[in-house]
Amino acid sequence: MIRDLPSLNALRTFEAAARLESATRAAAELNVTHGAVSRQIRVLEAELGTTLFTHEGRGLALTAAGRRLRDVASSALDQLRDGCARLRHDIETAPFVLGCSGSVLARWMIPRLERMGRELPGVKLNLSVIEHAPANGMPGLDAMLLLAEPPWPAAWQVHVLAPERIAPVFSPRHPRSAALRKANLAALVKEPLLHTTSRPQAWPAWARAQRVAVARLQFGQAFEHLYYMLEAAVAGLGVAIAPEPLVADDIAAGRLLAPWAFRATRASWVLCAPKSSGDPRIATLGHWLQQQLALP
Amino acid sequence: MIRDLPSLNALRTFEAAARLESATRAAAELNVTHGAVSRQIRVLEAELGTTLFTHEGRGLALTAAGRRLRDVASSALDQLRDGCARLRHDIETAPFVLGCSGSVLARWMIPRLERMGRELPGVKLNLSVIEHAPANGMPGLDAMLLLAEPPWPAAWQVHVLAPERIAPVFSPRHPRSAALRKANLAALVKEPLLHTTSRPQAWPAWARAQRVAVARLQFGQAFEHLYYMLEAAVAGLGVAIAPEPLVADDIAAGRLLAPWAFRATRASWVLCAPKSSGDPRIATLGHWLQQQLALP
DNA sequence: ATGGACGTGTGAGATTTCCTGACAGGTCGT
DNA sequence: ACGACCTGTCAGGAAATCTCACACGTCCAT
Repeated sequence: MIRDLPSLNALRTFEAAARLESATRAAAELNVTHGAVSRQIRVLEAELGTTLFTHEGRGLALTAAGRRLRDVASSALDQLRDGCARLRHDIETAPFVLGCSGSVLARWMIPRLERMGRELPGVKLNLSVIEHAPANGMPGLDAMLLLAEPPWPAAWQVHVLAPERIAPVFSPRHPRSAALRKANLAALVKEPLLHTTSRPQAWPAWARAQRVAVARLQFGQAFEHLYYMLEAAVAGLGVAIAPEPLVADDIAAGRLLAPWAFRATRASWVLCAPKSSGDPRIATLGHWLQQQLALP
Repeated sequence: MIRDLPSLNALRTFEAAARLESATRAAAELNVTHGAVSRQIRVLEAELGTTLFTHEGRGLALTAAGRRLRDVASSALDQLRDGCARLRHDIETAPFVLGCSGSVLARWMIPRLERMGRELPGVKLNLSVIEHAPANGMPGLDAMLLLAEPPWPAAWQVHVLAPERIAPVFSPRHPRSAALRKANLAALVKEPLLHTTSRPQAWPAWARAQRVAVARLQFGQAFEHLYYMLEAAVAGLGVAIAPEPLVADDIAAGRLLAPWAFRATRASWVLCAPKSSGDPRIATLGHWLQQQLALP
């Protein structure tokens, strides 16, 4: 099925010249010189083996063949212009739906939304809370920001943004904060530890990595989400363990203390999207998130 | 009204790649390498700010945006292909309608039609007899081959092919041919001269130019057309006066004698067409006719 | 009628675009 | 695991395209 088209650039030039009935005005519209227009029309005439314009006084006039070609070309090019404009518009204005947990949303994304709007003006972000990553597909989502361990589902394209780093945190208002601030890590075994039902392995895994006796850990209040646990920690109700970015602002403001170093876990902050997506904003967003997560 | 289109070459490349779902096959169709296809698709993606293809195994798969663009592009390009093919076909197969007098047709065009078909294979010639040039417009004609004097109508584009050259001719079968063959021009005043009703001035004008006494010319048989007059001359019925190309074959074959030199008149062989035509075959045909008329 | 404004056609040279040809890397089937 | 197959990418060169300048014809005002 080999059918050939004339030079499309020549055709576009011709369409403008035919519509404006002037090589000079067509040149202005196409941001070229009139010589280029004249030449392109010559090319098209040679390809079709006919004359498209005749001279009418000091201007141009279409021949019969020229009129026919103009009708065909203007219709097709208008269709193309319209379709491309529509597509462009949709691409530019379509919001990017990012899913993340409520805790990440409230404690990390929301404080950074204003800066993001400034630094990524092209991306209209819609945020959607996803507490549990869907098994397959991402209904209504363009991407998800997750804390997760490999392996990743094969259907995802995963951008690893930063390793997860966690540490115990507590409030200056904590009854034993003065003592804890200078205490050895081992002192934590005496504290009732705030924890979440969604990640029961957080404390034990951390303790193992820090050579703290896992068996002697005492669990205190449990929360459904990290967000509530951290609110409890800020309120001085106990020692929590949390990813650094979610508590960095509180530490900087003095609402939380973290006397022990943050340590990497096996999990990472990842931005994941369906493999078939191909949305270029994923890379843009991933790059920006990576920068933000790397800040002190 | 400035609306911009993406690169049309990139769009054509994309359309082929989307239709064939393969950069390699698109490259084969477009007679380029797959690298060129890949690059053009990249250009288009950059212009639209989106991804059009994703990788599907070792092949390509369209994204949602790609599918939309394919629908738009294939429809528009198909329309363009169809319109251009139709136009091309009409241009190539449209016969060129040439008008000329019956005399020129019978004594000059018809003997040359075979050679013309060989030397101008692209031109399908239709011949139409026009005894009197129409005042304005050329109904049903693409051009006319005429013997005519300036000035030309302003609405015509006129290609002057050759000056008209005429001379008296007679047959070897003419009763006084032996005497005429060696006679002085002045001897013609004694002959009853064959002439046409359509150009009664032919003999007087020629005689004036040759310093022969016009008043003493004797007119013999009159014919409606040059063609019949020349047939009469060939039959030995008298002395006719004729344009060189129309009798050259007869002279070469010995059917007519022309002992006196051919002289230019004020008329010319011209190919004329409407000024608005712009048909490139006019120039082709004019060139060929000019060559043929210049032959000995 | 004459000069100037306007519009188009054409040429040589410069510039941009485009293609090629080779290589790298990933996927599929055996 | 290997080869066949497909795509992405790069540097360099070929080709298309543009620009600039000038020539020429038309229209208008003086």
